[in-house]
Amino acid sequence: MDNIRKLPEAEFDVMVALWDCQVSPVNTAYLMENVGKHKGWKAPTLISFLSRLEEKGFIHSEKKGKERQYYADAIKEDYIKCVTLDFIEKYHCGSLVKMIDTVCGENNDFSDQLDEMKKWIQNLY
Amino acid sequence: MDNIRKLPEAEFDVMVALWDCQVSPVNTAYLMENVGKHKGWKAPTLISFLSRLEEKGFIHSEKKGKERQYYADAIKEDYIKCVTLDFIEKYHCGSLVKMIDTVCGENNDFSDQLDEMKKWIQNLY
DNA sequence: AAACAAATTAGACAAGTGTATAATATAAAA
DNA sequence: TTTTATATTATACACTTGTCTAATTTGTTT
Repeated sequence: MDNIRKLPEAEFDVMVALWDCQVSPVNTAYLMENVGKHKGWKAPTLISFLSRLEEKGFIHSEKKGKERQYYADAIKEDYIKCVTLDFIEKYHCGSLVKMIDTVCGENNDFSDQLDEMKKWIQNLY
Repeated sequence: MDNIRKLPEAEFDVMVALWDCQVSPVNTAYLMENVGKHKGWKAPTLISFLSRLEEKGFIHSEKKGKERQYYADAIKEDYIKCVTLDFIEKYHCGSLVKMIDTVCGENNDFSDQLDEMKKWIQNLY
């Protein structure tokens, strides 16, 4: 349940695009529109990432006419959770508080999120 | 202040060893003892990582007799902070609460850290 | 059925990362 | 001062990741 392989940057970006569109399946054109272009990729570059994702078992695809349609198999929440657990383990000895403390120092971009956190915590009991 | 290059796994492990020993400088033998062995590296492997760290400006070294001595230049806290900020941005849209929420679900390894967090927050006001 | 156009596949390549072998320095011992 | 150990350097190599060009497939028009 946590032996998910950590994806390289570009493949992760493709997954995000697949996860965040509410449609399924989607074709290459759609993905070019939603990530490829912003990243400045040529179509074969995108397709190359998609193939690798398929090899790794994160997605599967079907040929439909001259196009190919892609389906996300991995679940976003699961993946993000795994990656986050690993991160906390690796960089903060498994301690959430250590991690939060690290980014919430003085004059920090996160001071304004403290209130929100307080509420979140109180909402738990 | 946040353009620190993210280190590959192995180089990071070496940095941790350098950071966590309270002595400076240290030699290869010491580092073999403290990381190399656990990782199953041969000495040249370790030295290879050290060279790369030096190229990247994370450390510097001096030849002393037939040995070489290594000094950490990068600061652990700075590095960890940068990496953590990047992480929260990339995987949690920059939201600490999203991040916490992700790992603090039901039956989770972090439920026992919630009390600690509560205290931590209250300590801030 | 031939030609065209759009999409995909095959293959390639450079840079980065993990890892090691063989060669070379150099201090210490004989 | 030769020899012996030991540490370091120089290389090298396989895999991964980011990217692409050229070739091929396939649906659509003539």
